[in-house]
Amino acid sequence: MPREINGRPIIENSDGPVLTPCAPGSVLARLGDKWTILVISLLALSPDRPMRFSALRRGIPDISQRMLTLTLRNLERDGLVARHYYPELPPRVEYELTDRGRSMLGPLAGFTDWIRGTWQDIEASRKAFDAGEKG
Amino acid sequence: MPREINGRPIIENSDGPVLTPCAPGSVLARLGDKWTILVISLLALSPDRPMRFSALRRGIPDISQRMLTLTLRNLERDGLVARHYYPELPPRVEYELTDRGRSMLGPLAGFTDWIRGTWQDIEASRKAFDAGEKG
DNA sequence: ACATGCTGGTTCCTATTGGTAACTGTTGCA
DNA sequence: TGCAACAGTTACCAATAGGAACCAGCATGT
Repeated sequence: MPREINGRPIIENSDGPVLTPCAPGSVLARLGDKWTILVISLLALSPDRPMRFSALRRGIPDISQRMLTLTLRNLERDGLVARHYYPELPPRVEYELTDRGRSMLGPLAGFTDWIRGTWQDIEASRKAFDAGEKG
Repeated sequence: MPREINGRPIIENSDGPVLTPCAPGSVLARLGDKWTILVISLLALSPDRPMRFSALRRGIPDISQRMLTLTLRNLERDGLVARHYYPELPPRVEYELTDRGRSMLGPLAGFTDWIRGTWQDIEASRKAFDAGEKG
């Protein structure tokens, strides 16, 4: 029996441990939005050279300009992506993973591998569940 | 250079690979909501015996009845949690992780460990970023 | 001078999510 | 007769996510 979970000490009551909202949920929520994983994946594929805004857009054809901007801002805010502005003519902006961002790739891959291996089963469960709801 | 990412084949264009929304985002979005990780963590702490609805509520004091119900339904829908209904008096409902749910704990822990180790730095980055925005 | 395109960003709108509060019914207890 | 515990459901409200459309600076082509 661990003495803490999600970085918080476990408080026991008559039923067992007591948990409150915690850090992992906050990070998973950020990564779980529609585009963040794709932006990270794309930047991870270009480890040696930074990528321009327009190259990221072309790499994720369905993303809008606004959502790419917001996704990059949020990643920059968390220190996972670095933004480099070059005031040339025309101005150039490049993005790349920070050391922190790169340090995340291994653990994240371990989990996304599980998702990929289980995804077909999860989709089947969802369909079966939704079908049973109607009947 | 991998030939696929997030379970999708990579399509190259002049800039590099092209990605579209994918399964990992869908699962991360589910796990990334406010309560799901807590419910899974709590169920993982009780591996041998199922937990009742009211025990889960006591284990997560801040969650409302409605949000616990919704969270459990979504986990049941994905086949990660099993719901057992006993039509006794009063009715009893018990929840436990399925085999699929338990198979997720290892990979998920690898990632949440990274989050726990990095969380302080991420919070510091967020504060610094938000402070810089205003000035 | 003028159109066009690339750059990053903004405004406005809607759909989804998370939240509180109140209601359903049942049984056991006083 | 009234109340609490059980496991929800329903109604309604606020915040967020995501999308289309638009904006402004600067370049090139003619």
